[in-house]
Amino acid sequence: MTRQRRIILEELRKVHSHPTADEVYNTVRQRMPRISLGTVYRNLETLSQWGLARKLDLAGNRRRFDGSTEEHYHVRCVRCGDVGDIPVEPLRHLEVSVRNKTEFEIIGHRLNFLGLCPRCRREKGEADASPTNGESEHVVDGESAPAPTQEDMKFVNQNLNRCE
Amino acid sequence: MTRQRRIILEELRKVHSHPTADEVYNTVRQRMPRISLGTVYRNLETLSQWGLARKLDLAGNRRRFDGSTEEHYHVRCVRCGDVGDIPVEPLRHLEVSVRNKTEFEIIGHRLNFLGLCPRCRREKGEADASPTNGESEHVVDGESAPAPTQEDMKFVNQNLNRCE
DNA sequence: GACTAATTGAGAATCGTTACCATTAAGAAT
DNA sequence: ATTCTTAATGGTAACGATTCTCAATTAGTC
Repeated sequence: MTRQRRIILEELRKVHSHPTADEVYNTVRQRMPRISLGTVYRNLETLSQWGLARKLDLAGNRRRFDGSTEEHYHVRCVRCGDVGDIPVEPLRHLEVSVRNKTEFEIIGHRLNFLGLCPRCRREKGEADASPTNGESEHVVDGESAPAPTQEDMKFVNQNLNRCE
Repeated sequence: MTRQRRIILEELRKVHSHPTADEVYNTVRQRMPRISLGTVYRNLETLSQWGLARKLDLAGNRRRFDGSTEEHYHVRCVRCGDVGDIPVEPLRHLEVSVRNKTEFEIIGHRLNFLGLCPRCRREKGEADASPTNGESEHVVDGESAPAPTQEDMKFVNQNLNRCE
């Protein structure tokens, strides 16, 4: 456990933003100006393997890390790429229910949500001055699938991997 | 709809391997030797936005595409990176059940499984001549969480993003 | 057939991530 | 504390996937 490894872990645990290697690098650099980006990559990798951090496998070009090792899910903003936590117990039964649907041996799952972060939701709302959307929110928050419209999905597709 | 776009879509629909842009390129090139890789990327993107194909957002360095537009889930082999289908109806209720856990507006979800493809399962089995694994398969395939061991997760972490 | 906007091919550019290697630092043994 | 052995570091080059650029071509329209 080197000085740089300890500091990387400390800084990663301080934030809740699911930073990229580059973001960690910039944070750590304030305390250790001579640290190299390669070292940050290597240690984030190592710490993940040791179970002291988590490598998120979301889509997108940049890998993100999580200082919290408790299992939980994530939402990713399709517009800006920001990642938020979804503190829900892992749904292990999903894996069981799927065993007989594939030749693969199932050893885990990753459930990621797509969404709009608060900021992008606001900004999108401003842009949508279009009154074409007749059906406003009288869907009660408890049942009935939200069923992303085709419109939604086009929006999602346009923004996925384009953000950041 | 150009000739190259049509052919890319045709070839993508022929296979069930969830190819990368590069793989599509090589296939298409047999019919159109002068097509450029850039064109393939552009059209896979465009076709995805039009809903005629699907961009998979699995983790990993290489983006993959799916010619099937029916919604379903995927398994990814943590050892070799191969992707298989999990023909299960989309579990939209997951999105509802999670709405009040985050500030984000949920507009979709992606459920990906981690696993071992048949081939890698065999090969791993051969490598594991270690008798340290006392608890063999008396877990009936119906209930009780498979609960990936820490061993499993280390294996997963070691292989994720390293495959292919 | 002529026109306009979109698409192509080719290759250069970009960007995240890894690899390399000579130097330095951790931690164990003395 | 000093020596020793092995792993980790910094700096930088290399890599691979994807995107960009732009002149030339093509689709679809008038």
